[in-house]
Amino acid sequence: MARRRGSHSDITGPKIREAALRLIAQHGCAAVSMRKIAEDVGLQVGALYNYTPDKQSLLFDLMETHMVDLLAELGKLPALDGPIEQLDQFVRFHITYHLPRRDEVFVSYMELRNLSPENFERIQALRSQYEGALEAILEAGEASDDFTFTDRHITTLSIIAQLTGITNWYREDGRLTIDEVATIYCDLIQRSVASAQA
Amino acid sequence: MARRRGSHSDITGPKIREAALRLIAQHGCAAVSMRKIAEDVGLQVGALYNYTPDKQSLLFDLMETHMVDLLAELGKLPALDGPIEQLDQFVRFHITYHLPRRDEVFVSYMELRNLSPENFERIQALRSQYEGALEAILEAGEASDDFTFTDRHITTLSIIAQLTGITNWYREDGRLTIDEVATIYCDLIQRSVASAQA
DNA sequence: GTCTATAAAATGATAGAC
DNA sequence: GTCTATCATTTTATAGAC
Repeated sequence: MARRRGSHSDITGPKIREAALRLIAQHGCAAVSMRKIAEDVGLQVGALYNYTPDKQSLLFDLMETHMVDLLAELGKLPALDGPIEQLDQFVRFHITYHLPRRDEVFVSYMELRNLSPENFERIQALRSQYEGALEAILEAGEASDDFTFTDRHITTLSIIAQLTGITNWYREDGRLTIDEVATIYCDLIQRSVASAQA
Repeated sequence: MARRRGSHSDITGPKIREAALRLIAQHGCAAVSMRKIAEDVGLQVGALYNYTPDKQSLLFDLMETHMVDLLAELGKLPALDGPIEQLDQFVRFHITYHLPRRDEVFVSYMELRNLSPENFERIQALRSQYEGALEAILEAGEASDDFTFTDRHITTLSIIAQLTGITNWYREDGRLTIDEVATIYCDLIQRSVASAQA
């Protein structure tokens, strides 16, 4: 087997993170050894420790990157006027961003319990930021009488769970495109919060 | 340390399953060793193998028991006439059954990937049965013009995800009782499927 | 039914050669 | 930056005494 020597840190780093993400999403963090990750990349175990101080940091890096990227993309959305349009935009954004990133979603939701307390808090803070964006839309809609609900915060969490659950069943080769799924959920969610029509 | 000797299989069995359920829910299956489970119960490792042939069977047993119990309880619900009442009943049942069983829910949703293919199929079959119960209600509501939606099956999965997500944030000592949560979700979900009023 | 002891393999992480 | 080699633990599971 040919061995590559020399400096590869700019390409090896991402390859390690990709492999770790895929393997951890598939089997769970504790079930994936550093050896398996190294083998998947084509390295020996020891080499991994040039890229991460330990396994915990690698896991945290994956989750933090996902949340930071998510928030960055959310921030790039054009500002819309009405809460109804904003809600549609958020729902479509959530679905189109998450569905092609199933591994990231799996890891970010299932491996929270394997984070150290400090790392857990940092991820939770990012997650709260994201939830806050949706909650602000619901609040605006409440103020404008477009939306009505019993409890704004719970409605926020309910919608996020509803949307994130899609990653558990959606298949790229299934009968629906991502856009079609988004349309279905826009309808479901708009109806669940819409004020009664006069 | 005092040692108990003799036959305890009728009490030790459940204790092992309880400990395994709690520890696996907390840390994930691969992160919990048979030693930790034994220690939690107050046994030595070897003794566990009187109750389960291996770790995989123990995990499967926990998940299968949860699903079978869930379906049994669902089957005990009184038959109601209208789809609207049936939907309320299902939503309330799901919430009141699942919220006091967070560990079972966690394990049943997060450890699917650690099951062998055959065991996975058996759990999926039970889960489909449960989803089918909700889908039948939605179908009845469609037929009676009480409900309207773009896609019945996706609406089913969406509602289940929405409901199951509650276990991720609900706290017994929080500001809402289980009944209050159920009422909020009945409202959200009924509105999301209700046909437009004449 | 539980214990002790052990086998055989795998694990996270480090040291030092190249 | 990667390799080889190694350490100290821990792992699942089994065997046999009591």
